Amino acid sequence: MGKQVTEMLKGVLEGIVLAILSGRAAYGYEITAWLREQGFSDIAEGTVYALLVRVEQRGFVDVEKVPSEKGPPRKVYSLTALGQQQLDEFWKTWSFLAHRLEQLREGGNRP
Amino acid sequence: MGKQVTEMLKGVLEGIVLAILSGRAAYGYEITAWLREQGFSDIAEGTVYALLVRVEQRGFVDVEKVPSEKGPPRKVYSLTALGQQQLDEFWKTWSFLAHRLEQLREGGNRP
DNA sequence: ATCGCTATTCAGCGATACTATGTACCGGTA
DNA sequence: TACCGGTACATAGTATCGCTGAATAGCGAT
Repeated sequence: MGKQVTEMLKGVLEGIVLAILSGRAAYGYEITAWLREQGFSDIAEGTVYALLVRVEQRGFVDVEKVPSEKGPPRKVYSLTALGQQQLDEFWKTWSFLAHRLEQLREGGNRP
Repeated sequence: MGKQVTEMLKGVLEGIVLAILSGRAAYGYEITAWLREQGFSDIAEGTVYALLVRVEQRGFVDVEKVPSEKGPPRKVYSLTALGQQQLDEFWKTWSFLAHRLEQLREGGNRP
């Protein structure tokens, strides 16, 4: 996918995952697979799991262990109220950035 | 400004600076001041200077020392052809990301 | 029993931005 | 003269985040 996306994902991937979880609960493997389908072609598995650990520690998600038919038990994550709040913050920050970038692209008010 | 923006700027700030320089040449202090006016309220000076060194080393910008009326000489940066190419790549990557995020925000096709 | 798919975990690395300074040049004022 | 504030650049150390690469483990099918 290229290093450029990798760097740009920093701070954004967390928001993406929270947004996914605001739709419905999901587990790591599932999230990774979906992201790949969406064009984030080579997001490393380890990345998503590490991210989920981080957001869990911050209280943005709850975890429930659910036995799987095929393989080890899944850790199903769901968004907490705090997580929803964080997601709202994320969208605000994203909007700010996206708006600035859009202006810049259109050549508007450069120095 | 908050840590969230800080993380989101990773990989984006370089593109922003290149975009600024595609408008016209500029020097570090000036760029920092302009960014702050634009709402990136607490971008550290050191950050911009370090970034400019990086993009110079990669050949994205040329430098010219220009004496200043008030203070030490300015290092005026201008975009090279390679830098323009990098900027184009940046916009492509940004568009991809922005599009995905927009879909996600609208609740479209979640897993 | 071995392969392949599912599913999670972890140590070490690289890139980027921030913090917190330090250096240096200039004009104005006491 | 001596000092201060604004201009301008530089850098060492820190933190965060995502990637690499590998390990662990359960299950069904060949």
